[in-house]
Amino acid sequence: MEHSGVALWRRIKNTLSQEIDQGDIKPDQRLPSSQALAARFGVNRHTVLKAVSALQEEGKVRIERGRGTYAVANRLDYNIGPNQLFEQNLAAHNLAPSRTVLSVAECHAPSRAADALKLSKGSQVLLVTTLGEAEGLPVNYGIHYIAGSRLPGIAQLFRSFEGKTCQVFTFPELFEKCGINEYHRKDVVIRSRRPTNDEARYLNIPAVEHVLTTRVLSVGPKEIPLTYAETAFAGSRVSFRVSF
Amino acid sequence: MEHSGVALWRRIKNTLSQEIDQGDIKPDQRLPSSQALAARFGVNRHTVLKAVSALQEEGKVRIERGRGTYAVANRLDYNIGPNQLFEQNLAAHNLAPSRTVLSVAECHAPSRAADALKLSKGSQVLLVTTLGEAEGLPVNYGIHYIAGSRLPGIAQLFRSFEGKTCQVFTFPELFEKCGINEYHRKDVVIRSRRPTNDEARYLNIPAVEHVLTTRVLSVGPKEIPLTYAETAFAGSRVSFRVSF
DNA sequence: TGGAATTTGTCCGTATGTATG
DNA sequence: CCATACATACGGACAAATTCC
Repeated sequence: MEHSGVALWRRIKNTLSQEIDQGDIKPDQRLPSSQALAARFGVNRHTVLKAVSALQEEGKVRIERGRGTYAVANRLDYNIGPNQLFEQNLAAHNLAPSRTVLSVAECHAPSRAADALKLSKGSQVLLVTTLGEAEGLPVNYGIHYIAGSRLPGIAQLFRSFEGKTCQVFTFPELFEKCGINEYHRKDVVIRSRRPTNDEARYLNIPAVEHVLTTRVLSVGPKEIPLTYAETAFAGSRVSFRVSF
Repeated sequence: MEHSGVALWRRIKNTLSQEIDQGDIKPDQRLPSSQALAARFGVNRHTVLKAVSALQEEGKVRIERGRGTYAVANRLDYNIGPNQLFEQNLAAHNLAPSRTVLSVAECHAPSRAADALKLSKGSQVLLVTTLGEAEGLPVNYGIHYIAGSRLPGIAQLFRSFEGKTCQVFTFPELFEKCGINEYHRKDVVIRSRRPTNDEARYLNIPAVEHVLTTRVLSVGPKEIPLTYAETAFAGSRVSFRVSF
């Protein structure tokens, strides 16, 4: 190998780095396998591994054993605040938001939902599932338990959206039509876990990827609980931010 | 099998549920395989799968395809607030906290750390790695970039803790000795990703498990940035809470 | 359920160039 | 000139994780 003053694996690293920056390899796109790269650069596979490993140190790629290495996408930085809405967060990134109501139904509230909403055990609540998207890419899948008894007529409103894709609506907007002119988050709990089958399907992520979940209790006037939602976000596509 | 008025799979579910509650199967411990359970109860494997599946719905176990099912541990509910400290969160759960300084060193700040701390690119900062534990179980592994130039004498203080296990100290305490009497979180970003090798080793988690990471910028008087920390939490052992 | 194919990670060893003393 | 240490690069084999059929 020719003498050039800079180590071979460093040159390979720089080449790949440029290709990512220039968009030859797009965010979330898979890089060629180490074997393919070794063939392309005419070097041993170890040399490629070293270059790619260094790229991961810099945060430019994400290596997944058995799957491949991927150019890292810019995460959607999702602000957590009492009045931050899904749509506001997307608009801040110049992304077109859309929200689809997947289903509307009545059900008995699970105990944790009933507790959060301060309803007696097994009360009837409205169950709404939604899919949030940014530029067509699925971002979150939410199950909302809504205290219908405190929001007269809300079921009808949600049913009018059911199944229609790409509708833009916000919860406060809908609730205003039920006479609720205040609505904000009270409590947010964030966890990480493997996706359920539904979540993996709707979010279009492999089962081995993880989801970030939020459990959000939102309240209306006089701190009356109105909705309790469990929402799953594709773990590799978002980050949550809390500012003080 | 005798007729008893309650479905077979429900009885199996209850039996397993009790064994988890009673501690026969400890948190994060693997349950016997479905085959083994089927043999034990003298039923078809499908019956066991139905029972275990129902347990997962209740959140008592976590099923991992191809690996096994595990009893879920109670997560450490970690409050995110401007003045919430690691030790306070643990004390709230009656858990004995401890924090070990793994290493202390000087280094050039990575760009994201320099940006956050408002230092010029490549400035020298103090780099401290810590391991937080609750009742001996590792909970978080943190890398702290500290603006040493704004905290005279801080390096010496951290070095006095280096390597000694089970020391209890808090950052505000140390900083007070450097003349800083105010210290709070300014900005927290939460993400999910696979662990690095270091993280997997220190947190004692399998590489397929995920970590929740926080990037925290903390400031002192007049909002002067003092520390920027990247901390990894075992994803299955914690949850974050934000209250409004 | 199981096995083949793909892909990354790690271990063995070998060789070369460079800097140090 | 020699000994040593270290980073670089190559080759082969196998382990581990994932995907697909």
